[in-house]
Amino acid sequence: MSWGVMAQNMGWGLIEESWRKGPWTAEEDKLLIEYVKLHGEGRWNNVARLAGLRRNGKSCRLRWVNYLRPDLKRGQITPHEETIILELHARWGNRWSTIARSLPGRTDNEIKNYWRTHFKKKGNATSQNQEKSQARLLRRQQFQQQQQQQQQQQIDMKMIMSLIEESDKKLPIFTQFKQEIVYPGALEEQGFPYSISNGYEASSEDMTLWDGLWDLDDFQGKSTTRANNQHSLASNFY
DNA sequence: AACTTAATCAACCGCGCAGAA
DNA sequence: GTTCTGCGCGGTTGATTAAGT
Repeated sequence: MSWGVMAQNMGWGLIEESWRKGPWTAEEDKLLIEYVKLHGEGRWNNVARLAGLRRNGKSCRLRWVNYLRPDLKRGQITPHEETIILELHARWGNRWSTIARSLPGRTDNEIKNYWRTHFKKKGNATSQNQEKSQARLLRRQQFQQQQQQQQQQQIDMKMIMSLIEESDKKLPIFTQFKQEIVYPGALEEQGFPYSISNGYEASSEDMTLWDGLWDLDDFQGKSTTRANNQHSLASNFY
């Protein structure tokens, strides 16, 4: 491979030694700033020779444009800037340098990175959120079903216990209850509140509570919250 | 506390364009 | 018209940090 070809492969400018790569040091930054102060922006291939940097022109320009320029605005993208980015991207697509011109102090690289990490993800997030909410609904239904079963069992057990207690005094009812186990409907005929054992239906208040709760976490290993609320729900019922 | 995963951002790379020789 | 050089742009990579398990 010739030196010319090699130089092309390595970036701009002729190669003197091997170009340095990777993160810039404070010393290199200082040299580059000094160079720009003296010679202005441009002629980046001269930087290595004139500033004593072992960086190619391309790398120097990038460092200056994206990091060292004094007019750069530091800090997070503001909501206003975010709106502009969204609008301009909708209009121009991935023309980051064009978008950057409308945002003083922001670089194309910065905007590009911001968009990729925020908006590109948000595009997918719509379907992801749908999947999440579906899964959440399913989990809630399953949980409520389980709750209903448990509570029904508890109610039935209470009923059985009270009936057994009653049976000592009112033997005929207990006998009839025993019949109910074999012949459903017998108790209902006696005006017994059978419907209560058909299952617990959560009140709208409970539903609100659960909605909030299920939005709070995604039911991922937060058993403490679940256990506490399970307890409070049970308390509400009794 | 250790490990894994996700998010962020600086820097690199390849390509293409414009102007000069 | 062709080649070379300087430069800018957009895509991608890799290191670091934060958050979660």
